[in-house]
Amino acid sequence: MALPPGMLPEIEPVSRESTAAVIARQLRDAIMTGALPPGTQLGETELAARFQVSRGPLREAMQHLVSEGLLRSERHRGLFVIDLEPGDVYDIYAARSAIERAAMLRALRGGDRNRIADLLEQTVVEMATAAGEDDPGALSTADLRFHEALINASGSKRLVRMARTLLIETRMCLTALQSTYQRVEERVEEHTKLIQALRDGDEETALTLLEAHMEDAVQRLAPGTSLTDGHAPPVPGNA
Amino acid sequence: MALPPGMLPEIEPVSRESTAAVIARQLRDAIMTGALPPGTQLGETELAARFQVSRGPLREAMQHLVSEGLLRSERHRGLFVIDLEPGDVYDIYAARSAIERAAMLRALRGGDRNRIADLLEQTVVEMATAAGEDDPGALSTADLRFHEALINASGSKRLVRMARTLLIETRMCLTALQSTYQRVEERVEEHTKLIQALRDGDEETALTLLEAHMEDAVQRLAPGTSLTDGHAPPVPGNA
DNA sequence: CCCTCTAGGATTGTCGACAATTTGCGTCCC
DNA sequence: GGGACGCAAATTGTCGACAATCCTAGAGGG
Repeated sequence: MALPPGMLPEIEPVSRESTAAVIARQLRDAIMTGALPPGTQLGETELAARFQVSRGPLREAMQHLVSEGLLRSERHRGLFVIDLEPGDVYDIYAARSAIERAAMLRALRGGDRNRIADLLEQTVVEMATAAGEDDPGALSTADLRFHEALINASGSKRLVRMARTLLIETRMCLTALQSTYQRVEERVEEHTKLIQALRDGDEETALTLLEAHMEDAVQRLAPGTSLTDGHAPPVPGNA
Repeated sequence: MALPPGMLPEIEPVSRESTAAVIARQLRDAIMTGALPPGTQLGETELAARFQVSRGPLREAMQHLVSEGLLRSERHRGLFVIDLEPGDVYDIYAARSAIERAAMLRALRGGDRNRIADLLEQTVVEMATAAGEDDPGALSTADLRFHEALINASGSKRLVRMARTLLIETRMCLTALQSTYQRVEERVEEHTKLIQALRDGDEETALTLLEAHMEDAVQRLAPGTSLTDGHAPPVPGNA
């Protein structure tokens, strides 16, 4: 109460994050960046030793990742990093298309278009920087941050929550198929045009560009399939 | 191998479901139907005693529900059933609109429209039956099953996964605000028209009807807000 | 009378050990 | 030599107890 505002800016409790959350985040990053390749088995005992914690918190972290869809659990067998098949690539981008379309619509109609556009432009700068340094990992990260920012800008708790896993899976795709990149200028250009359409409030163009952006990615990552036509993905495996 | 096919139709392992999953499902149902009203605190010790299990599996179930967004966890305080504010109603239906639009598109373009329409019609029959018996709970359940079936028909793992929580939250809304129901005939009619548009392959009509369906629900559950215009939800609380 | 500090109770967070189940390999029989 | 059986190792699933943390109620002082 007596503390003058402005001083001691950030003195959150020493451990504001639960142990399981910390572990989950670390594993998420490791999976996302490819440090833990798809199909890897994660032994509880081994990981518990590595993280210097008991199996309790570690189990919670694992279960969290399972429910997020990053790990697949086989009863009494173990936990494995999911491996993405071509059908999953299709599925991921179809779902992302749905989510980001909605987010874009809310950004377009929700006001503050310019503020949102500024935020997005920041991530494009990051992309350009990463491109200049020829750092594919940072480029992908910045790319994802663009889309994350777009979805955050929608202001929808649930869109944000649903997109989190999708973006991680997208990162896995990009990591796994780094070779199939398009020209970096083109990649930056697409996002820039998207921002411009948003700034102009041009719904038609923005949505079309977004759809094309997704379609392009699918074509690049899983050639032969398409989001727009109704052809079933090559590897069904769906429920 | 020597077993003649057709006999012993379903002899899956005695316990094919993990303990935590069973508990999670029971709690989910309880929350969905309103047996556990929003805001209720769930004590681990108490629940562990009720379910006759240790706190370990129970904790896992709880954490699962937390990550699904049905429970909110306050560190060192306890777990509480989320309470839905008007802003959440808006958010839920905005997200559902995005998901179901995508599902409808895939159902429209993915072929087998008639088979899908037949499946959906089945749930409408359930709705009519529940309406005839004047059972609001069963009516809501059938309503949700319609939308669940639509999303399942999309064949997208991720759309299904993302929709699960949304449908549960929808059920919570319907349970909490049973008084604001529209005429049951109208409610059945809306779904029937949706099926017809799907059967005809009329994308324009199907998507428009779906959007209107969502808009109607929002108007009924959270008067004064709208999905289509960009007005911020009355209670932000978003990240 | 109100504010502050302290002690108590209760709840979650964490840990180590035991039990159940599955998989792989070695052995035995055909 | 091939196949089935059984044992053993490793892994997950479960449990009870201890430690850390937080709210609440009460006493004490201003």
